[in-house]
Amino acid sequence: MPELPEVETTRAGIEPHVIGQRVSRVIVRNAQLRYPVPDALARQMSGQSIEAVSRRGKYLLLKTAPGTAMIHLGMSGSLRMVDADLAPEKHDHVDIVLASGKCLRLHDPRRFGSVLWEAGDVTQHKLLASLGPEPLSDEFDLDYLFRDSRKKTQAVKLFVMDSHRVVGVGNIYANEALFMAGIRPTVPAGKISRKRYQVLVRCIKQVLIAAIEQGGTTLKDFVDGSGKPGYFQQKLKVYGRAGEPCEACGAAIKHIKLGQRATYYCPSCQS
DNA sequence: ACGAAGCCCTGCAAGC
DNA sequence: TGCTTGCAGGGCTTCG
Repeated sequence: MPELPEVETTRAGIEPHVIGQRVSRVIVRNAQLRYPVPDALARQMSGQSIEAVSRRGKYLLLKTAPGTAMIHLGMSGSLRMVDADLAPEKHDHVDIVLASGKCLRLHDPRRFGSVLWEAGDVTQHKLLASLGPEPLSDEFDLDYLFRDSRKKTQAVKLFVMDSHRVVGVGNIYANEALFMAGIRPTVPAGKISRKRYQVLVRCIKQVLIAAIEQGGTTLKDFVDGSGKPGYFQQKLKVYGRAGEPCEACGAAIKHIKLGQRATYYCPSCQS
């Protein structure tokens, strides 16, 4: 599932192909994604030039003069640049066709993703306005996270995965960052010392930066912006490794559910 | 106001 | 072999 590094990789991958390009038309084959794809997308985006490709959390933002397309890949979505005349396959729900003859094609088997249109200030869109800071920004630091954590009984893993606190820390990287920080995912957020939060903040940033640098990780659904499969998994130390020996100490990696989500940790290294 | 649970969806894997 | 069942999961919504 695309996490922040995959979305960033996609953004960087498509950017050179779409910047300054005129949208000749938008084809919506299946509007039934997480939210219905609004008619305004095709109506208002057609004929416009794409001025910028940015990202807020896991939302990709394609800016044009009359508004901004907001694309979320959900957990099985991918965006590829393909020739506009390439026959669409199953689950290819939306094409943003460019005057260059290429098109930006959204593929999303599970349809947890979304394509929305915001005519006004996109940062004020309901889905973006209340998001927490970017994890790689200076705003996301020790003081911010520590202050927010006091008296919280919520498990620290769920605490850092809440996008209203900080965006972009998805399940895989939450597991990995907590392993790196030596913190057990189940510990109440309010019980963790300032010193340990210092380590955690650093680990979250480090894990995300490393993943972005290697071109994003991926599961089998992910295809990067230029159409090449991403690589993945070899670097994960706990996620998906239930029962396998911990790289650091050899203890068997544990697998539990936390907030309905698969959670992995080393019972010896993480406390 | 907060925390926990529910829900959306398809593909794949495991179990019978 | 062919069914059924369970699981994966981001993140908004609803419930308690």
